[in-house]
Amino acid sequence: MNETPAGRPTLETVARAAGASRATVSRVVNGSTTVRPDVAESIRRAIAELGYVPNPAARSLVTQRTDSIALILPESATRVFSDDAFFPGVIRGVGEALEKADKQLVLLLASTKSSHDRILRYVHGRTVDGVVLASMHGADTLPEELRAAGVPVVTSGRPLGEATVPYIDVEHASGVEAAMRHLVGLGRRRIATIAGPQDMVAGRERLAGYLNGLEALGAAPLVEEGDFMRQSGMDAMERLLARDPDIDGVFAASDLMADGALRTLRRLGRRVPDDVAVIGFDDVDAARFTDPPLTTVHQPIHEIGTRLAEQILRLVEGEEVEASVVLPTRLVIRESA
Amino acid sequence: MNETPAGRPTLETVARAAGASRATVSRVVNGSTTVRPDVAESIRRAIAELGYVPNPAARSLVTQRTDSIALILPESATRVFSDDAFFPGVIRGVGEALEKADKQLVLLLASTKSSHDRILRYVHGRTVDGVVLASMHGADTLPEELRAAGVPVVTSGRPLGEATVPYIDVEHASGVEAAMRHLVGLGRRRIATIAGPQDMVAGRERLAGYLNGLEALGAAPLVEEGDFMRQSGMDAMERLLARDPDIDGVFAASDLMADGALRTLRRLGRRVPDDVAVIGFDDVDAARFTDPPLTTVHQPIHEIGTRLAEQILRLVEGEEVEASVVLPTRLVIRESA
DNA sequence: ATGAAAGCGCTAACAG
DNA sequence: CTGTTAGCGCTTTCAT
Repeated sequence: MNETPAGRPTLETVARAAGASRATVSRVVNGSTTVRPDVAESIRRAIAELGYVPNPAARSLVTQRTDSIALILPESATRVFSDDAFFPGVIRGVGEALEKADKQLVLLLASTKSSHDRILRYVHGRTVDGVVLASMHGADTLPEELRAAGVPVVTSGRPLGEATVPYIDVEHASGVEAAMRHLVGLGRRRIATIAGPQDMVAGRERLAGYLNGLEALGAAPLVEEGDFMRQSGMDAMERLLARDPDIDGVFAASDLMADGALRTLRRLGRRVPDDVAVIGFDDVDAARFTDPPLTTVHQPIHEIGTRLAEQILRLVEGEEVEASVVLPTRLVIRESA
Repeated sequence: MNETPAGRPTLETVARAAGASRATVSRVVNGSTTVRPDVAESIRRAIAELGYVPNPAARSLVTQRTDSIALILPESATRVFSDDAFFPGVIRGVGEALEKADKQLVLLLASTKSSHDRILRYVHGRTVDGVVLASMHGADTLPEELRAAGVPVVTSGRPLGEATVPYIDVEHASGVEAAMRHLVGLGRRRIATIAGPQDMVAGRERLAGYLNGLEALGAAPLVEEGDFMRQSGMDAMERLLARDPDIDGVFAASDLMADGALRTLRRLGRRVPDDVAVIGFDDVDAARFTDPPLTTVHQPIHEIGTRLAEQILRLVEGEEVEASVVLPTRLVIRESA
């Protein structure tokens, strides 16, 4: 007969096996309560026996939902990826939270220029219900374009310029200010900073925190810029010392750069913290293992991820969300300061 | 009239605007060459003006393809995630390669037991064309289940037990053997190892390499196990020294554990490499920054990713692939040995 | 409580 | 080279 057993079972297959209609099977699959218990039961049995799994494409076509959320990591994010625990941490946080909501995480790596367009197409195609953007660089036009596309979006880190989309960020400046107060309280008077890239909000705000903190001292700022990675911290520290050999305190805008600074200081014969006290930012795992262990400003990386997920899920449901959520940071004091 | 301007434009909208049929528009969208140039041109214009983007769900429904590939990171993988550069590196490699092929990367984090089922459903639903599995633990039944589900799959790391799916791996044992030869060549005679978890192939094979290398020496093995993370390396080194204070060489199965060993050795007054030579495995970024810089066995993490992508793309196209690809490792000599 | 029927947006024969 | 016609597998009124 026409009993093609080939292919994966569809609603129709199940319906026939259970002696019901497609509609009723669909109701059972989607947990409708308006199905007679015994009928539902036999349908469930048929589903199990046939190993039926709904076809998400067919479902999306009619529901206009995909139950998946994109996490976009643009440009530099992927560069930093390899030696930084920030993005992995965010990914975990977002992933776990989405999993609880039974949503899928779709990772879009925006490494090249061309991928920018691909992403836009992808999002436009409504392959995802919403977007979490790890926006980093000021020049990034993606947040705007996504908003214009009418896709729910929330970004990690306040966008540079005016924030037109909701975001999750941490209290960069006040965390740094706490670090500065700590240094000053330690009696440090010649405090330099290794700043992050100034086209990223994190870089700017941490520098602002340093400058604010310095005001209390009435001292001149001493700034060298790095790229958040270790090597740049080593180099910046060397330039700093060349500019002023009497530096007795350093705030580095990332733990990796702080670790780099520690190395340069040691190499140039400075003892930490006796000669120079050092404080970092991030509180990544590696900070506990520097020599000496790094005093640092802790930021709740995992929570950033869960909050991002929470917000985007709300937005996708059409609910309102706060324009911004700013999570606290706190100073973790270890032996380097 | 019935000119509802609402909603996103569909093929039909474009067809009407360009005075053609849906089929022809579809041809243009999909780059068919059998369309008269001027017609194609006007269709393209209409597409641009209307901002038409194909609906992937509708397309998948008929083509049975989704043009996306899942990368599954099971259990421990996500745990290690935070302080290890391996998975981020693989993700980047896979992501970049897929991007070139215009495929999407869907990241599935299998953190909990329940997610195992979710993943199976997801894959069964054919939301992805193929799966790249970062299989790690011996007990993992996922490779089998996926194969049984008839989904193209390739794993990162040879599965424990018999390999039923194609995999990409590196030459663990021979890399370690090179490390052992180096140690022996340095005159080391009391060589211990900090092994990785023995329910992972990487852990086992690196231990096998150590044992092989030791044979040349005719010496008794000295083994403590860690979990690839830094803290476990610190602890294992301490146990090792307690068992034999005369150890003069150490092979650690990961750079992170090697770094841990370095710290314990320093704390206990051993000079590296004068008293004890240390070699790690992985060649992560951090290995260049340990004190002293770590001699280590390099594995091409990024290439593992690109190879994985390459293989799964082949499989999805229905082509044959080698049952296994094993990439070379090489010893990178730095000051710790 | 259940079924019939329509249709989501697209591709793929098949004619012409 | 182009249009017509059939669905892909599912949800969802609307009847019954």
